[in-house]
Amino acid sequence: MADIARLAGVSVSTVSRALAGSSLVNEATRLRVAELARSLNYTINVGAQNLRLKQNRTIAVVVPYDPATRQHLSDPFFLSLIGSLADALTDRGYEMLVSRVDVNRLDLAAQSYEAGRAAGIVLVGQWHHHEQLNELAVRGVPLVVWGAQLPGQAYATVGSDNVAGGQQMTRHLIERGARRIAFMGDTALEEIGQRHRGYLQALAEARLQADPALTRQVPFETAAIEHAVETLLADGTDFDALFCASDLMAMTAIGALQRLGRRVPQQLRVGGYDDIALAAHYHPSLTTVRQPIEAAGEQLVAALLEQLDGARPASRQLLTELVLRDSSR
Amino acid sequence: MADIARLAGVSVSTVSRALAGSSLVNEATRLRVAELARSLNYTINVGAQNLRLKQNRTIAVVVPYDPATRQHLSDPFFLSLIGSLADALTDRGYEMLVSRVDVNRLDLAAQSYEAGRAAGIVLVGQWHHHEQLNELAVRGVPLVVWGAQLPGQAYATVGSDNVAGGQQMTRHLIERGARRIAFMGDTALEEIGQRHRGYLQALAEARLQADPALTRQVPFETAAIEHAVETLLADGTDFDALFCASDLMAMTAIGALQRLGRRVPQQLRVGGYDDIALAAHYHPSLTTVRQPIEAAGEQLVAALLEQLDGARPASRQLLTELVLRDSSR
DNA sequence: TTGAAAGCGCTAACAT
DNA sequence: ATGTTAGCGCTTTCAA
Repeated sequence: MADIARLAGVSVSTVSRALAGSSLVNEATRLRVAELARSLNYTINVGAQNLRLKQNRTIAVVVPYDPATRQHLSDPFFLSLIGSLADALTDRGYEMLVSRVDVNRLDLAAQSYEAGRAAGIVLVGQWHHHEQLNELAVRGVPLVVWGAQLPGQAYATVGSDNVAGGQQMTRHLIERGARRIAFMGDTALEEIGQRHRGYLQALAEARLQADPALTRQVPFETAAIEHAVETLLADGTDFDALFCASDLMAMTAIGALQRLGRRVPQQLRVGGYDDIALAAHYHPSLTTVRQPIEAAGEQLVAALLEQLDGARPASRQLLTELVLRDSSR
Repeated sequence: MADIARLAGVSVSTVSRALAGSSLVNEATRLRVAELARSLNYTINVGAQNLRLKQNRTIAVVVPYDPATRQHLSDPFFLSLIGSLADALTDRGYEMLVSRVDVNRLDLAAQSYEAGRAAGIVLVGQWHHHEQLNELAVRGVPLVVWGAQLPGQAYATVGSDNVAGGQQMTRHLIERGARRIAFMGDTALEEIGQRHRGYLQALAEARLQADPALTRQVPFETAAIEHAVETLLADGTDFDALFCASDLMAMTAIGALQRLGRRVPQQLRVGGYDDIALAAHYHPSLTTVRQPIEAAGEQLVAALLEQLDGARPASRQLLTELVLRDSSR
């Protein structure tokens, strides 16, 4: 900026004003400065600008990861969510800082905020850490979490309506003639718990008995899913449909079922959750509950920016949509 | 920092030194300052620190996107690559700034570098923009690109050995008895072009005639892939195997083939490229060429950091591995 | 071992 | 319409 000032024969303040498009500066000088800036390939030093303005147009997107399972960023749904956040933030002129943080040290998620690196935090995935997140929010960290809405929650969440989603899928399977629907997923995770609640509600509506043996606690791990399928078949549990807590889980389960000689959907209807890109191209194509991922990114960003504008954290739920495909035909 | 100084009864310089672990500071003061910092939940303002030190521990990861097709960040391979970069950068104490940029304005990719936001750039995907990238490199922008190595290239690339990969898959299909192997992909993209070259080499090795009608120029778009499959079947082209330039393409193609009544692999063997997570769980599970994605992130980061240390840009190729699964059985 | 002071690149009163 | 000056939070000479 000093260089430009010298070359343009004005002071740095004028350059600053010219570049900022201030009306206080003569049109001719403005053009001269702009031209010079362009030819010198000048771009403003955002760090210095932020320092001075105490402003910040960077949002930290934090991905919790479990060091025990070494389960890194890999679920296509979360990966796509990051893509969608990148789009939403870019559109609004924000930059996106991505980091991963140990789920057991979620308080570290706030670091980039407290260090002045980021204006706010988007946490991709709630896990079991409701309490820790509440603490962050109480500390005043601008925070939005992708996940389920919980009672007594001081932070904002954006998530799909998991109860409704669980209900939609279960109703659909019942409509298709299923009477004994197995549910697979880790219900200790709030989002999954809510989907399970929807499942139970739909069963009750249809006056179907909910058999606890049909609910299988299964984490998001290939081996565990395959093992759960084997057990389900081996222990002689009677079931005619399977509702999996995510598409990835459903695809893995279908793979295992087919390897064990079961045909989907002829012998067994299967439903997933998420509607990841591949769900449509899987074979059989996967009936699933769509979580609107583009909207997810936008709403997460919108909810956060509202907080930055001083609004109280407000959660939002996105509508889910049942997507009918072959796996439940 | 001023607060800590006041509370500790020392100057800010001493606090700065204490926090930086300078040996110039009394052990007792150091501990007192550290304790105070912890209790105040203090974290250093990285922006100010960077400004002062003219250092920078942020790397910009830039994702080119095509505004025409509105094809955003969606291929699982690239998404996973971002995950892997996040891991590699975090491990080395760097932060990751993610942005997308119009493929037609790749020069903008350098902005975060020139604005002092980032110490260097990782570009995820080379597209057709060899020339533009060279310009950036010549301008002195520390830059690493995921893609193919090209003659006369001033920037560093990290990529898998696409020729070898194409060869591995083609040899394998030939070994399995295929004689007329169709190739599907956009060979104008350098990486795909090299895979195609490997394909041709393997055919030549086996003294098989390469029929141009078997090479189909198909972009990475669902509709185009499905259309290509339909055409391939409809125009009576004789082929007994299909090699797709990516797993996503292979899965989409298999879906289309099955919908049109062809059985994979019984009537037609299919191979993919990438080995995305889902390839193992697809049905039939997908024979593919693995691009080692964890290594990819690490090597991209390593190649970039070398440049930051003053080394000349050096490209690297990663070994591919043929992964045998059911789709080619 | 510590403190005072200058300056990283920028913006915004305040003065002209 | 422009320039002067102070200061954002930090590090580092230089002096004590």
